[in-house]
Amino acid sequence: MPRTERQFKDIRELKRSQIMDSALHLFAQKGFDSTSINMIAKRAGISKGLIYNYFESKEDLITILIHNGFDKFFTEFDPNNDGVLTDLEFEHFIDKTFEVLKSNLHFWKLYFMVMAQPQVLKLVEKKLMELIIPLLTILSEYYTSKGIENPMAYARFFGAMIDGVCLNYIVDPENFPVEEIKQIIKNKFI
Amino acid sequence: MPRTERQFKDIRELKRSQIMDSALHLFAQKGFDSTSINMIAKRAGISKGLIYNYFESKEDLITILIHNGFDKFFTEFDPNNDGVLTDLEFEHFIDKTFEVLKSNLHFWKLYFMVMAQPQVLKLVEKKLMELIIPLLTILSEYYTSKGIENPMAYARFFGAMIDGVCLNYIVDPENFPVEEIKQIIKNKFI
Amino acid sequence: MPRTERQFKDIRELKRSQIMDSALHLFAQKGFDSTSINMIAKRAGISKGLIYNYFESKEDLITILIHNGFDKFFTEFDPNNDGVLTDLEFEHFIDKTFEVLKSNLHFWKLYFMVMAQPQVLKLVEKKLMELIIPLLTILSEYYTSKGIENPMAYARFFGAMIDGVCLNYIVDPENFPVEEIKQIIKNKFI
Amino acid sequence: MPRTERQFKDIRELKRSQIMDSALHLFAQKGFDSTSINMIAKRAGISKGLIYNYFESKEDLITILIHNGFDKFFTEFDPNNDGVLTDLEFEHFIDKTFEVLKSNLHFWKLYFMVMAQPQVLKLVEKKLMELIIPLLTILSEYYTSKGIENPMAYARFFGAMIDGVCLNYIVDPENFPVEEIKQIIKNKFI
DNA sequence: TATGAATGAGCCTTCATTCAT
DNA sequence: GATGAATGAAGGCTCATTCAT
Repeated sequence: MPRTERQFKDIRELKRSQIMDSALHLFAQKGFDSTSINMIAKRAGISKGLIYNYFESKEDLITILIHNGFDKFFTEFDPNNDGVLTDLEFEHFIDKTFEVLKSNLHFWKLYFMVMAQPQVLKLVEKKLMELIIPLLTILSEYYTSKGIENPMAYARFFGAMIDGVCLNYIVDPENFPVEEIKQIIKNKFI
Repeated sequence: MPRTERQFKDIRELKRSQIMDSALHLFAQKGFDSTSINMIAKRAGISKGLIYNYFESKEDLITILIHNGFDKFFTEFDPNNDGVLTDLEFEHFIDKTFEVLKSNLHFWKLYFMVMAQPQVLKLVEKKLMELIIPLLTILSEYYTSKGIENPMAYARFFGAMIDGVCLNYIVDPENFPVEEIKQIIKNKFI
Repeated sequence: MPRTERQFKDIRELKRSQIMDSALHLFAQKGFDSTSINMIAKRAGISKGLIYNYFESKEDLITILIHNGFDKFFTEFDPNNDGVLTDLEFEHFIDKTFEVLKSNLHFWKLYFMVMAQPQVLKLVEKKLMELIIPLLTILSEYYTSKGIENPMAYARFFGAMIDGVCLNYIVDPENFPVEEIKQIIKNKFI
Repeated sequence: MPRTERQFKDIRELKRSQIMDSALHLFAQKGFDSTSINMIAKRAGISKGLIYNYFESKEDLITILIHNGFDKFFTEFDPNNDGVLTDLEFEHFIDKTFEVLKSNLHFWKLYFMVMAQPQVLKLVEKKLMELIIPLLTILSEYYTSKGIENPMAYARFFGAMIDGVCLNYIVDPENFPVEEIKQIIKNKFI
């Protein structure tokens, strides 16, 4: 009996996600250029050629990987965007950030790889902006509501700081005192 | 008659620094793997082969570049390390950091490339640790003197935050409100 | 639909042996260093890159070529190794040696190239010893059975003499009186 | 006071022989292609460029090296070539051969490298023939005088055998029983 | 859909040789 | 005579991508 269309779709999606898992892992571990298509295929348990059945190119693959990660990340923060962050929502936002950081180490490695590699950054710059700007806007509004004079600078500063903490955590997750730092942030920024 | 020793030395120093300039620029602009030895040579106005007269390998070249940058950077912060940072010294430290950041954009791009590329990070990890640990120690002592409970976490947080600010500045120097953020940092952390 | 496993195996075996033929020919004709991978590929009618699909490196290629030749050669001399060479077996051994020499000129050129090139010798020294020692042992036993006083020296001498004859034949196969010399050897050594 | 012409000549000859020593040593140890002009210069304690003041090219250098060795070798065997080798002279010839072999290991390594490397052999083939033919002639005459039927085959065989013994000695001088073998040769061939 | 053989551009590196000084 | 900086061709090797099956 031939497979149903549904089954085909399931297989395709399974393969696709196997490839993406493999690629995410390897890119994060070894970097973009040092990871070959062959390695990704091997780790995914498929053949080299098949990857091109699911992705157009290596660049396409990393681009989709990053877009994907962004979407997952920002979806989590979909506050009922009625108006302005409350303090409670803000605290929740911070908690969530650290949660996501710890459970998606690979993706965050990729993210910083991207920020630091002009060649790769170009591929996702646009998307990154699309996502970050609303976030900065929300933060900025939060600070406005707190009566702060230069709310956008505050927002960008907050974002940068989070970046820095994530980066340091990623480079040395064993020793970076991430819990204490979360507390410090809460005390200082809420 | 051969050139005098002095002449040889001058030539070597000039060429070496031309190569390093060229390499720093290109690595920062395009990343490590995407910069070829050939491009470095062309930009330095010399032949490919000559680079190997001055550096053992491409890895050697970037390693030296980074060590160099580290040394330059940390030399600037040689406070009369008699004991503990005063508030004034701390403020000066922050000013200096931003000053150095703005005038060595290329190096700092390189620095974050390094942090984010496992393959390159390995080359300079040891040196990086050697330099960062004393810095963290000084910061930690500063926070101890302020009566803060968890000074090392504070120190690491401060370091991470600076990293994040630098990273954001580097990615988009035109629009990042670096001056305002410096003020925010001073207000919040001194 | 991918090729069957059988088809892949056939392709691989064919190509592999094409490459080895080409390499053997060229190494024997021009020497190891003077033969480029590109030349081997061209002569085999394939692309440079493909060679690395079959051999890890140029050194790997020559190593396998030599091991291969050794194995073929020594397999031919698998006398029913019950005990000691009879005179008849010894004569047969000599005949065989010359037969093999004449029909595998390329391999023997390679063999002497190896003996004379430290850099290549290192690659196959171990294997060479493994094969030669049993041969010398058999010869030594033969001479012992003949009541000769210093049988191992005799064995090594015999081996060396054969080497010399082969070497001279290889350098100038047209003019070297190999048949007459075979007779001389039989008269003198059996 | 400027150097006299004689002094200049002495310096030139000294340098030249330093270069040749260095080259002989390295070629014998590492092979022709694996020895760079730079290594030769370093070992000779001079600069790379100076070598080209004494030799036209790397090929020229090895050619001269080999011609030189040949000349030295064959000069030693200058028997008062009045007519035919006596048995005593033949024994002396054998002794001399082994003596020369043991005291000029480097040269003999070079010699076999040459025999085995077509690319290098071409450079010295002509000279080699010029020297070997008279030697073979003398040997041939010796065997003629002994009433042997096929004296030239005998002569070539003897030459080949000596080659083989030398080759084996060179590859493993520690363990090759060269003295015993000399005796075997004397017993068998005089 | 799936395979892996095949290509070829491009990379890092070496090195004989030249040449200004 | 002497130096070593400089060149550039050539080599080994990798790898994204294509394609016949």
